[in-house]
Amino acid sequence: MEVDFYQQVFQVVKLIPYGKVTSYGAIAKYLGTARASRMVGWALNNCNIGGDNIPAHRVVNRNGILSGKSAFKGEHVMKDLLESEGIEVVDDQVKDLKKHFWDPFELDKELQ
DNA sequence: TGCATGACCTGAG
DNA sequence: GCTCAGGCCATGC
Repeated sequence: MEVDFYQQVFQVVKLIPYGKVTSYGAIAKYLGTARASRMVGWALNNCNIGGDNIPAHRVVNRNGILSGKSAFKGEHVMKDLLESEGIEVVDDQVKDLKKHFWDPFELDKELQ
């Protein structure tokens, strides 16, 4: 197994702008493995445990739900981090997901 | 080697 | 418009 996949995931997550969030599917799609969106979650889970500075709190599922909050030290940590970035979180869910959503492909657009 | 599970997504009813 | 079931890939036992 190439760890490149994980590195790619970490890279994309690190590139998420301040105050923005994205979804596992978007990242998976960006990496060319749209059907392996579950692996993105695994990668983030491992990276979070690893202790790397990955803003995994900016990654939510399609509905904007903080499905990975349990991977953090505390239930409130993820919510706290998001709120500190100006993102409203209600009931473990990002409010106005459309407003704060960030697509990795936008990065390519900017680069091009 | 094989089965079961997971921070999900998409399509059909 | 919402709910249910299937599928995808990698990892662990």
